Amino acid sequence: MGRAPCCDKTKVKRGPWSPEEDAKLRDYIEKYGNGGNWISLPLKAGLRRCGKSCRLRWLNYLRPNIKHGDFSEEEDRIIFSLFAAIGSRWSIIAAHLQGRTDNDIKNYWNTKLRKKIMSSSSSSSSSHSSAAMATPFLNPNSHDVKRPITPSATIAPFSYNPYVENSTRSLISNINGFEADDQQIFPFFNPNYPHEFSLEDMSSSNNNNNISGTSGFLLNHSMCDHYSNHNNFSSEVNGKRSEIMMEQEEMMMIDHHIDQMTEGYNGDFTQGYYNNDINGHGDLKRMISGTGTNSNINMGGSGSGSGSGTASSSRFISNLAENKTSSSLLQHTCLPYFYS
DNA sequence: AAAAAGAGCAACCGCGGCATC
DNA sequence: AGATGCCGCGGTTGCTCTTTT
Repeated sequence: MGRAPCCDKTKVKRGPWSPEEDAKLRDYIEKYGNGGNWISLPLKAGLRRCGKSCRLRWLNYLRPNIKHGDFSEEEDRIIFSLFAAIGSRWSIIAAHLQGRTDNDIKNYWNTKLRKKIMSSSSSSSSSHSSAAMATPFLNPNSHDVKRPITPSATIAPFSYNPYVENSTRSLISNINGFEADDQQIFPFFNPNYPHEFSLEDMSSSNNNNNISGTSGFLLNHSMCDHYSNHNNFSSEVNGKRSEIMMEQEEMMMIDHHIDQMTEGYNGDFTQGYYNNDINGHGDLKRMISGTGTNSNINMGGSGSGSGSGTASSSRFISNLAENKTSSSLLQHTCLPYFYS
């Protein structure tokens, strides 16, 4: 047999909550919590409400530290980037914004942010502003979706990476009709680019978003920067330089993956190889970054504007990735996550 | 000034996943 | 193992306030 019915909907009050009801609910939960059962709570709290209604009221309005009011530019960017990466998973998006509820974000997106982006995109269709870059996710007919096509002579099949081969298109296509060629999505995995990330020491320089190095591969993790600037990743091997422009959707997928991949890791990988792990508090995310900041993901090589990272960090990352090279870490560990 | 339209947002609805019986 | 109920989530509704005509 199952449990008792939730409530008799004909006997509960519906509609807006009164201050008195709010006070009752708040007082009860602050004293006793919800007891792990919202259904039985209203009776105990002396409320003629459905348990679901109580839960909603508490979570969306009465809960401590709820933030109401205007969203900041930074919050806009976070919402937008996560929406583009994972869609309307409002609860997940809310988890990235302290004090905001899923309902709040959902309403904000539906009433303001979407319009804001749409209106901006129509006035700057060719720029890389955040608004313009939003277009592909909002307008399936957009012609801005695809990156400039890489010269075909340099493109090799992704036969070494079944995930890219089989799943990229379907994944991307799920984002509001976005269509793209596999080879246009992750060109930085193209073996014909000089990006066979070695584990050698290297010198590097870092100018804001334009990150360059030799043999290394570093993704700037600051979405804020991604939106306001071109994402220009370059690598130099044997004096030959290749620059790759990363589209926003690529960055967001990687960004999202890193968050997912590192969730719950609590320092098992602290080996003292990394600035931020020296004290034994590193997590996988920081370990991957190997830079002492969370804003950079160092997937190989070394050197960044953060001034840390060493060749050994690359080796260690590689060891963690089951002895794959650092580029393989991204290929075989990050990508499958998205394509599963 | 009043009516209509639009915007904002709290609350409700219904579904899927999971837990319980 | 199957039935039932709870929880959490995303989508939708409808009320209220604001803006436009």
